[in-house]
Amino acid sequence: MKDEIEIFRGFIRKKGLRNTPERETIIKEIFATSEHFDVDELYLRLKRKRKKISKPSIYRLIPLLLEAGLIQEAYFEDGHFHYEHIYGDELHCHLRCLECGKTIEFKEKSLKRLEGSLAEEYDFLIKGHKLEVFGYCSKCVKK
Amino acid sequence: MKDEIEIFRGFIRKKGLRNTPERETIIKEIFATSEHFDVDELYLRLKRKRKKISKPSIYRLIPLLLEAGLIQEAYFEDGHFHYEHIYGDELHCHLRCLECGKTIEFKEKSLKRLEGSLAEEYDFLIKGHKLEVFGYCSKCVKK
DNA sequence: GTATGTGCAAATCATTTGCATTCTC
DNA sequence: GAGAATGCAAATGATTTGCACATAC
Repeated sequence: MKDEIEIFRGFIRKKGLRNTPERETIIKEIFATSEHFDVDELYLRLKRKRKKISKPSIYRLIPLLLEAGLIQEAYFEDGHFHYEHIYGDELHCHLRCLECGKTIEFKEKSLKRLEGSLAEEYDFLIKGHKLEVFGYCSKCVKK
Repeated sequence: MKDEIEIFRGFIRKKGLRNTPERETIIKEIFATSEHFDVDELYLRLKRKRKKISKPSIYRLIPLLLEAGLIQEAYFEDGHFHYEHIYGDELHCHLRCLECGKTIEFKEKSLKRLEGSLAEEYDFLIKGHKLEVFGYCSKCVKK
């Protein structure tokens, strides 16, 4: 948990921006669980803990966390994004049920190789990837 | 172009819904180019051609086209989804520049195999996948 | 000290919905 | 003829913005 804060501090310094207790509070809360989160839910979690953080502050922080590589968009559902934090290099891929929303995370190491060949073929500096596989889980197929 | 309409008619019939000239007009316009599209842009394209189609009709059609497997969400940008149509089984993957938005499509056949192994491992009926790789194109790296 | 960040309330914008009317099957 | 689909206008809900105040560097 220390790590993410340190990474963020370094990121902020490099960008010439300023860190604030609000931002650190939000980041700590994001990394307090390993769950996915969305803005509203994160806001409520903070509220429950009597932290006085406004939603705009969360919305303003998210692009920074994305850019710093600390979180990524996991999927879009119910009209808004759901995010997840990234542990080092380990990007998750998601398998989701279109019916019940059940989500399974898996790793796919072959995508690293794919990134390498895309970088070369198209002359891109690759920063990451997002793979979503969707279908119906066994329970929902039975219905 | 005939094909997509035929597929849609079959889909509608199977679901016990009704087809309408409005729906066919929208579908024809979607498939009139090979470009990505978003709702607003599609609406304007139709308007330019003096087709009297309302936005809600487009919004109401999209879930059906997704379910029928005729289009898929390509990426989310500027606050809304961008869609693309699918030719048969050929799902595209996207390589996008985070700076200028330049998008390159590519195919990755290994994902079919991955779908198979996920289906088995997690007992899912797989309907598709979406892979987005992002980074910076050479032009934007130079800046 | 200055420019950045915060919280609030108001604005924005994509999407959805209620409803009367029209149309498909 | 019954149930769906359409268009319109209004509602919704996530996100953004303007602004006055607070605060990090």
